[in-house]
Parts: sequence; structure tokens; C-alpha cells
Amino acid sequence: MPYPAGHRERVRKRIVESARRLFNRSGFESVSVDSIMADAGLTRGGFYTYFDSKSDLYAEALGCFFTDPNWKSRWKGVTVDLSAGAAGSQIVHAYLSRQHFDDVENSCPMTALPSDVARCDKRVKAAFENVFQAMVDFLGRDVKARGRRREDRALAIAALCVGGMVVARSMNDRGLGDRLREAAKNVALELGGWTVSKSRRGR
Amino acid sequence: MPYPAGHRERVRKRIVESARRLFNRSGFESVSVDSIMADAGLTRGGFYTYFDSKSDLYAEALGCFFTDPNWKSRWKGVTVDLSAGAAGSQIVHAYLSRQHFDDVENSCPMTALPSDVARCDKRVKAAFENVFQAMVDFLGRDVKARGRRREDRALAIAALCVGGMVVARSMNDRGLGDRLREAAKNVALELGGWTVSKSRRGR
DNA sequence: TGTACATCAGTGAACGCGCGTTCACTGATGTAC
DNA sequence: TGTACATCAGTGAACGCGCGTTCACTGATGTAC
Repeated sequence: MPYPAGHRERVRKRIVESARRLFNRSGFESVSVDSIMADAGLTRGGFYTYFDSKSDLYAEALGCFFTDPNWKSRWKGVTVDLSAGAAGSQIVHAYLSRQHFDDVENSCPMTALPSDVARCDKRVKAAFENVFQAMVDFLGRDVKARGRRREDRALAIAALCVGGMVVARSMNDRGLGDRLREAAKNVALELGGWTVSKSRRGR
Repeated sequence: MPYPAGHRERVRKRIVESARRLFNRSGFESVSVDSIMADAGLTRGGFYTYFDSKSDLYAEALGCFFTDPNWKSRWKGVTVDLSAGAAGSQIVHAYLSRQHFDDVENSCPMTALPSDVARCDKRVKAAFENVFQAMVDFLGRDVKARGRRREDRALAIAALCVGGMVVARSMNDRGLGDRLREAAKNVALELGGWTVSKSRRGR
């Protein structure tokens, strides 16, 4: 058994990480297997001993967003502490933050890749679905409403976060993007029943 | 002056239409100039007498969504009549309809292409921005609130429509997609102050 | 009405390039003795 | 401790292919006479 135990595991993880960042930045088509392997410090030839296809890796890179225990502090200066209560409000603030807006590489894949995924195969969509479902579950526990209305609002808040962010990223005018994130944040907090005092509305 | 007057204009329009449909279906990278020209009944060689680059055509195809006066009846069985009042409610219903969900080719580009656009150049983003701004303007006139709150809600309703649709398209589970569209619709109507009687909530 | 002609919309072969994937090979490693 | 060896992680050349773009050419057209 040459090479230390766990070596393969660690290298594999490094490839997935490189892929996640590069896919987030450039989408599925524009990232080559070559560039992923180079980013991970390897050459293209070894790729197919780790993954069956580029598409396979894509599904894995996409799905690992909430699986990775580090997601809660992925955006610099923004952390989410689910044990501290008001998790829903924290997620909304973090998701629609300027830090998340700017940090494309560590972006939530729902913001960076949704229209890519809509054209992909079932495994990729399944991974996307899991990410969305996880977000809705986190939000839902905290929504101040009951039954159907609670479900509706959890789904809507998630859609609002994703929609606000994805549209903001697709515009030239940074100011308009800021306004949009701000509006989405205000309305999302209102929908969750997490509205804060007026003095904090400016930021 | 060989060829009838307006011939060039008409052919050009046909190319943009083909491009719009194909880009909506497969995104920027996966559609070739060849396939667009073939779809328009031409061969690849002529392309560059009409457009400077593939990217140029993309920007134009994207921007023409609300410019084309036919957008109000783009999805089969769903029409929007802005003169009839309650335009906001109509837009929300149309945007989040199953018809829009299914009709990818005639989809709003904000639903079909947002993460593509986020990686494109300024001209493409400018076109996207115009589409979004147009939608927000249509909605804003009708929102039952005032001042800053009205603006916030118009922006949020638009983001909710786009987000709900784009996420629904990226999932495997059609049922979950239906639930999401439904929830987004309910919440969007509530935000606009356009809530209808309980009996219509099922559909 | 019929013919010769100039125009230019459209053609299709060709360019260099980068892609996903395969495969025969190399060489760094831990192990056995 | 030192050496020979089997293993297998990683290499890089090669495959066929489709891409965006260019360009010398063709042939359908309206016009002039």
C-alpha cells in the first residue's frame, strides 16, 4: 500500500474544492477539466481515476455547499450561528450581504449557477434540490406563522434570497444591485416576522 | 438595389428570434453560431455581415424580451392586459404560471439565463438590467403601499418571481417546483396587496 | 417585352484553437527482508 | 539500517470533435435600356 492512508481522499477533496470555486466563477461549460486539475496542482490525466466525468464532478461540487460544515463562515466577516436563535434572520442577512455578493468563488451555488443547473441532468438537479431544501428547512423552523402559511413563507423567503442575489449579480449598476438586496432583505425579514427596529434599516 | 427593401431587416429579425429561443433553451456557450443560422434557414458564413460577434447577438436577443410588443401573450393561454387594471397581479400570475415554467424557449431571459448573464460583459448586463427595470416599473405602479415601502415591494416581488421560477426550473421534483411557484405567487400577491378570495388560492 | 448588367445577400471551405476523454507509461512511495 | 521490489498515483501525448471567425466566391435579384 504505497502512499499514506487517506492520501487519495485528501487529493479528491482538493479537486472538488477547486472545481467548486471555478464552476462558481465561470459556470459548467467554461471551466475545463484541465483548469480544475491545474488549480488543484495536478495534470489532466489523473482526473478520470477520481471521477467518471466532468458532469459527475459538477454534481458533487454543487451539492457540497451545505454539506461542508464550514459553510456558516464562508463569507468573510459574515457568520451564522444557528444555536443562537433567530437563525432565519441570520441566514437572510448573510445571504443578501455584500460579502456574499462580492465573493463569487465561495458563493452559494443557487446564486452562481441556477440557469446552468436548469439545463443539466438529474443528478445535478438533485444536488441543487438538496441545497434548496436545506435552506428552506433552516428558514422554516424560525418563521413566525403556522401551517401552510409558514411553509409558503419559508419557500418564498428562500426564493427571494436567491432571486434577489442572482438578479443583483446580473446587473451593471452596483447601486441598483444594492437597492435590490436591501429591498429583498427588508421584505424577507418582514415575511419571517423578524423585522428589526427602524434604526437598523439603513444597513 | 437588388433584393426587396426591408429584406435585410426581416432576415436580421429572424436570426435574433432564432437566437432568443436557442439561447433560452441551452445558454450562451452551448449554442453555436452555426446552429442559430441553421435555425433561421441560413448558413454560418453570413452571420458576420449581420452581427459583430456572437456576444453582440446575445445582448440583443436578451434585451428584446419586453421590447417586442408580443411579450404580453408569449405563453400559450396566458395573457396580460395592462389596460385592464390589476396589472401587477396579472404579471405575477403570468410569470409564475405553469405555462411559463414549461415554455423554456419563450421564457423570460431573467429566468432562463441569469447566471449566464452574471458572467457576461457590460452590454449584456445592461440589456438584462433593462428587462428587470421594466418589470419593476410595471409592478410598482400597482403596489398598494407608499414611498420607500412601495419601491421595496416592487423590487421584492420581481425578485420573488424570478427567484421562484429559476429555482423551480433547477429541481427534479416537479411537485416541489409547483409548490414553490404556488408559494411565491401567494406571497407576491400578498406583498402587492392583490390577495384574492380563498376560493382561487388552489389554482 | 426581353436582355445584359451591377449589386450584394448568402455560401461553404478553411483557419487555429481548446475541449473531454483515453491510455501507455513513469516514478515516488511504503513494505519485506 | 539498507536495499530490492511491487504498487498505484499521477503524467502528458494523442484521439476526434466542434467551436468562433474569416474570406474568396456564387448566384438570385431589381434596374437600365
